[in-house]
Amino acid sequence: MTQRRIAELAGVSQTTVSLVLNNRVNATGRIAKETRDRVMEVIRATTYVADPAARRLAGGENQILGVFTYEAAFPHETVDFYTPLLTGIESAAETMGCDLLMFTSAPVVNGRRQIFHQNNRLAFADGCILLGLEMDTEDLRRLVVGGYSFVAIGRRSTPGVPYVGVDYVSSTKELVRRALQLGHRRFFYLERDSRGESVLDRRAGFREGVAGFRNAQHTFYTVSGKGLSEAWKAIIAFGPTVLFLESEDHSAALLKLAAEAGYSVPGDLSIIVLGDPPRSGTTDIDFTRLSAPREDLGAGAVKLLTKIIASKERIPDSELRVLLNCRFVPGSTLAAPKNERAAQ
Amino acid sequence: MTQRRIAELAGVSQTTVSLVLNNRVNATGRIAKETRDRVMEVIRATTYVADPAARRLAGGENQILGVFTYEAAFPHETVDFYTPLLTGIESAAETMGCDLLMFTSAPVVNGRRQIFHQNNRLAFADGCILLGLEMDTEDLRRLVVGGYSFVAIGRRSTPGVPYVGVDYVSSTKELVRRALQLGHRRFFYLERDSRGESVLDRRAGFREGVAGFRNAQHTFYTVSGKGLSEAWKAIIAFGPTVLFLESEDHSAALLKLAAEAGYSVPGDLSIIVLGDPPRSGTTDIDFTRLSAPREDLGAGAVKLLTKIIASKERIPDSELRVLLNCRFVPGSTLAAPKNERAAQ
DNA sequence: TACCGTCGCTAATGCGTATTATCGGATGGT
DNA sequence: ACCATCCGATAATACGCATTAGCGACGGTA
Repeated sequence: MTQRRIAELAGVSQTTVSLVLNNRVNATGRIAKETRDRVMEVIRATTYVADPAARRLAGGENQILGVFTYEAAFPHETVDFYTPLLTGIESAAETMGCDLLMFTSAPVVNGRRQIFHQNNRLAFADGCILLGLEMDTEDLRRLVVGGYSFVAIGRRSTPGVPYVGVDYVSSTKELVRRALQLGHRRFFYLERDSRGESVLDRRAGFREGVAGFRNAQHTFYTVSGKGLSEAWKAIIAFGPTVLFLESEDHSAALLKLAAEAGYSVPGDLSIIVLGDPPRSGTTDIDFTRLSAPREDLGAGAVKLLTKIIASKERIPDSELRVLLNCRFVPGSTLAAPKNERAAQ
Repeated sequence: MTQRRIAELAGVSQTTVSLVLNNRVNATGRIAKETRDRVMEVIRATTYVADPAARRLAGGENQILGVFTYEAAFPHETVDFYTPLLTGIESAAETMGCDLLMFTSAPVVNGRRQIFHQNNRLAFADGCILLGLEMDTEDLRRLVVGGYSFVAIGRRSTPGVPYVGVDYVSSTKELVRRALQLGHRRFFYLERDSRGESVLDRRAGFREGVAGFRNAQHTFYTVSGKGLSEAWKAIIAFGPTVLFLESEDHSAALLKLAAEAGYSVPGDLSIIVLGDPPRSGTTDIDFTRLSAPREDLGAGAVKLLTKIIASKERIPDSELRVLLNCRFVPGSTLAAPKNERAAQ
């Protein structure tokens, strides 16, 4: 069933059918209400739907948003990271009347999917949302110079990349301030083995937080591989009153190590997690932590992307770079350090 | 960047570029290796990718599989149902080199998405996978008569509908046999308020299981709305030794009701759940239950769909209707009834 | 030399839609 | 009576690709 067939049935030209379908009422291409109704009636009767491929080829938008994830989106290991984002994306896409094209066909190299490959279907979508803890800078650059409409989730320092991210700098800084106010003076910051923007932001916020407090000591330690017991040794050696964990993955294991070593939390040691626990509700301990508004991130990315697609003129950089506030979860693993409590 | 541009750069015709790209080596359309290499070199240098819309319009497949869910796929309430299915679908799609088009734009009527609507993008995909506990028979029929390639997940009794489902009949029957062997003679079957194929199959299996055992009593009871306490009264009145729950949603609540009434499980009452618990690992009780192989279902649907798309001649009905075996989880809520234990 | 088959490639065409240019007729003003 | 507008609709075209028919060159055979 094509427009031509509809046209035959209604006794008009294919052009007229197209004009009716798209509600074109310009000076060029005016259709009498009578004719319009007749065509619409035929369309209803035949349940005709325009071929999206042809529509796309002829230059129209097609209300399809691409979604690219650097890893598989649904498996259990990553479900807690991707699912809330996808929930937000799906919800917003539904509101905007968009379908979602998930680029699952991307070949996997070194455990990561490759955006650009033979027969990639990027051009099918009006634009694309990129998800992943870390992204390939080269990919981003190529998308930018290609003039492709896209939005990254998470802050990206690559020039010209539109994104919706989380303001980890302010949030982390604020957490450090709280710890300082409670009396903490020895800070241990445990880094995950990554140099993605989101962790760099946490580190920057941490530095800003402790800056200027001469009597506060702090140290950084990077977890490489799975040597968490090594990390614990370093922690004991430093003797902090509060522990900042960059990776939520370390939280449960470290809590166990602390318990084995006879440390109570937060009695002997406060723990602050700069991210969400792997499965909310699974761990028994309610960590004091930051919680990224993931559904809002996903929905925000869709809104930004559709704005980019719709607007023909350039959008000012300030609007292309969105930072959302992080939620703070009070939890139960942050308290005043022991000497402070004794003093009280 | 189009094939025409590539052709200019390589000093050949657009036809040649197309032939090279698609590796056509028929009698008509033979390209010298030398020419082929030259074209390939230009393609590599320009990172050209064929426009999928044009390719589709020209009659080719485009390696895109549609995914339709009757409800939003990602929200928390349904995540445990859809996510494993999507995991399987994604994994299989990745293997087959297919992208997934999620039809999120479908308008929602009465809480359910409508497949057919103005500007639906069904035709974009080579075929489509349908997900949902219950499906609209009219939709299915329309897809069948339209000659559209699709696969439903879950058994469907509508004629001509290809599906990958679960053999709930055999599995449920087998569970009844186990209960009988343990000595159970009074069966209470709690129905959810649904007449979908999958619950009908469970009921059929249950009936088959108890059939022929004259000394075994059983009764059915349908939970309407949220009257679970009413259901519990009915259960007490009947005095069963074993309870079959059609809906996993009732399991935790019923366990609580039983505890409040002083019944121990499985001491005074065995409970068998004919489905997966809402969140594996969340509930403390490990129910004796059936577990649908959801990832296999998803992957199986993708495989069947790609087979349907690829094959030009009709596929025999037997291959279009696939039933997978259900996993049995022993759990800890099924034991011999009290009188039997006393006798032992 | 005439004929035929094969090789290597290209011109032409169609897919279904959106858009532009154009066209015949009606209407109105001078 | 004539020109200018406006109205309602259509023919023609482009989008980028895949496919079919066919063309010129070349070599072998009769």
